[in-house]
Formats: sequence, C-alpha cells, structure tokens
Amino acid sequence: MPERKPRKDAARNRAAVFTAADSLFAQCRSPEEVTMADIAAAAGVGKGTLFRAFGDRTALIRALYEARLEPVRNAVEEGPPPLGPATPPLQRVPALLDAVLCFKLDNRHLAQALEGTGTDSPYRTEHYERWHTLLRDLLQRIPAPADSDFTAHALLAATRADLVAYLTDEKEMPREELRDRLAKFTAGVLGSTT
Amino acid sequence: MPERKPRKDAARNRAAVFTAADSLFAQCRSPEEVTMADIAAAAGVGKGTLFRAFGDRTALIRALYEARLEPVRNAVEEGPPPLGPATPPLQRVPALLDAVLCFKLDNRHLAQALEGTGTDSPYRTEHYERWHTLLRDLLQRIPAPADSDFTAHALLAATRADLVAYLTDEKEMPREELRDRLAKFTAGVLGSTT
DNA sequence: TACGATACGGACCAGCGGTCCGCTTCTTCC
DNA sequence: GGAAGAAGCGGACCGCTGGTCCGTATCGTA
Repeated sequence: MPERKPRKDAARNRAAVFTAADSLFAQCRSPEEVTMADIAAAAGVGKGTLFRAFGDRTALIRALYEARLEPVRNAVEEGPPPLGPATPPLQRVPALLDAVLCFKLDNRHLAQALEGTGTDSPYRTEHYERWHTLLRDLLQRIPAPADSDFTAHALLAATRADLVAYLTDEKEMPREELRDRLAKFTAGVLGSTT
Repeated sequence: MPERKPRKDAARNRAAVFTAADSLFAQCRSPEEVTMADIAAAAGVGKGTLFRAFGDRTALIRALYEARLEPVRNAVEEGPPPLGPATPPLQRVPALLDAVLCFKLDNRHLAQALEGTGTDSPYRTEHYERWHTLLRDLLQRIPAPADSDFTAHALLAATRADLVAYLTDEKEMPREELRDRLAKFTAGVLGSTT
C-alpha cells in the first residue's frame, strides 16, 4: 500500500487552496475568469504547488466539487429519511432531486465551473454515474415511468447547473419557487401512468 | 439603413470559412482542439479575415449553428404538419422535440461547441429563448402539465447536446432508440394529468 | 483606367494552463 | 538535538491560444 500520510505543510496548503478557490469562484461572474495564478496567489502559495497537489485545473475543480458534495452524498447513502436509503422510492426520488437542486443552487458557481470544463463532458464523471444509477434503480421500483434509464437522465438534466443559474440569476426566480417547480415536474413524471 | 452588400471576395471567404469550420468540428473529438488558426488555414484565408468577418470564436460558432439550424427553423415556422404551425399542440410538441433531438444528433459536434463556449451559458442565446417560448405556449394550450414554463425548460434540457453525445457515442445508443425514448418520455410528461 | 473604399493576411501581442528544477522545510533515525 | 535525506515549495519559464494591427492587394465605380 503506497499510502503515506502527507506532510503538514502540504495538508495546510491543500486546505488553503480549497478555501481560496471556493471563494474566488463564488465571487466571479464566469468561472473562466478565475485563473490558476489567481487561485495560487489568493491561497498564498506558488503555482507549482497548486499543480503538484491537484494535477490540472479540471482535477482541482473536481476535487473541490467532490469535497463540497460529500455531506449530501453521506446523507443519501446513510442518512435518515427522506434522503436516506430507508425511504420508499416514491418519496425518495423527489427528495433526491430536491437535494441535488439545492446543492446546485448553493454551489452554482462551482457546479458551472465543473460542467463547463469543456475538456470532458459532465457526463463522464464518476459522480454523475453514481447519481444516475441510484435514481434509475429507484425509478425501476416504482415503476411508473416505463423507461427508468432515460427518465433518470432527463430528470437530472432538469437540474443542470447552468439552467439553475439562468433561472435564478437571469430570470430572478426565487429559490423556493424553483424547488417547488421541480417538485411538481417530478411528481408529474412519476405519476404519469398511475 | 447601413445595409451594404458585401464584396465578392468577402462573401466567398465567408462561405469557405463556414464549410471548413463545419468539417473540422465534425472530425475532431472535442471542439476545443479546433483552433481559429486551424479553421483559417483549412479555409485558405488569413486569421485576420476570420476575425474580421465574425468578431470572435463564439460568434463564429453561433453563426455556423444558426445557419445549420435555419432549415429546421423554417420547417417549424411555416412548414407542413406535424412540425408546422397548423398542427394541434398535442402532436406538435413531440414533433418539435424530435426535430430538436435529430438536429442535435446530426450536428452534435457543432452543438457541443456552442453549448460549451463557457463565456456565456447556452441559455442566454436568442434561439434558446425562441424554442422555449414556442414550446411553453404550446404546452399552455394542452394543458396537461400545470407548469408549462418549467416543463418547457425541462423537456429542452433532455435534448442537451452533451447528453445526446454521451448517450450515442459513449453508451452507443442507436439513433432510433434515443428518439423513441425521448418520445416516450415526452408522452409521459404530456399525459401526466389526463 | 484610375482612384477610393474595402478586405486581406500574417507578424505580432497578452495571457493562459502547465512544467521544471534549485532551494527550503519537514521527518526520521541515531 | 542534530544531521541526512526525502518531500514539498515557488516562480521563472514554455508553448499555444484567442485576438489585434496595419501595410498591401483587391474590388467596385466613373
């Protein structure tokens, strides 16, 4: 096992980069205008350190995203209802989608940075696969919509970060209204053949 | 009216750039690896010409996209059923979505290039607004799904270029199957409260 | 044909992601 | 505690990209 504990300064710097990047992405309009040099400067480290720690820009964004997503992931995998695994599918699916939506609302800059990396589509990431699989399996047990696989994709597509950002920032739709609309839409999809 | 007819060489070059860019985008894996210099070279013009004619990269892609989309747009605005305006909403909505899907399938590289420009989200474009408004107005007259505005967004999100590309290229889903799945999903959404 | 307007094109520039390597800092072992 | 060596640091540096600029060639017109 080549698992060695990192040095103290390495850990400290890693954390500093996380914080700095998070705040920079949150402030700027477009994720593109946050450069690696900016992040390094804001974190008080050299650019080399940044690339050594994360590999490249995409990997840094992804790492940050995963870190912020972890609480949600935990709540889904082993939390209490209605998010946790003990919930019957018909209630868990809406809860899941609402959780995803809220996460994207709270972290929309970061999510947009991730989905807009360009180098690889957001669909090739591991966490999308996870969400999709979970959602599909739940849908399969309902079993209102016939095609659970595509339905899962379509429902997740309705929570795309840029759509969410567009509706809230451009159309100035309040958070609660957006949640409500997604919930209604989900209910419609789930109840289509009942 | 400052509308002046362009010089012959200008028109010829513009067309050459269109053709070259189209074929380059179609060939390459990721739109990012097609550079402006590549396009200029393939079209047999200088880089300056390219930027003079279109402004910047995003504008070039957008112009190309609009040009390719024009036939579809025509068919929708003044064509025969089931796409044209004479069709009753309940049949026209699925037809519309199928047309969008087919277009994205045929031009998925170009569509990905457009949606992934990063500088501005795909939702701030004029043609998205057009599709959304049309779809929403049709939905409003059905009126199966209560929230026609959000439903229109959600349905269009299911035809996002990167999702389409992911399903066909990565998951190797055949064209007809994808069309069928989208049609079924649409039907489900439309028939949710009937 | 000659002349003004328009467009051409490639050298040029600034800024980006990413690399490299001499130097510093931490860890470890005596 | 101190010395040796591994691990990490950081900023000068590189290749490449989108975008600009302006002397020159081409077009439209009288």
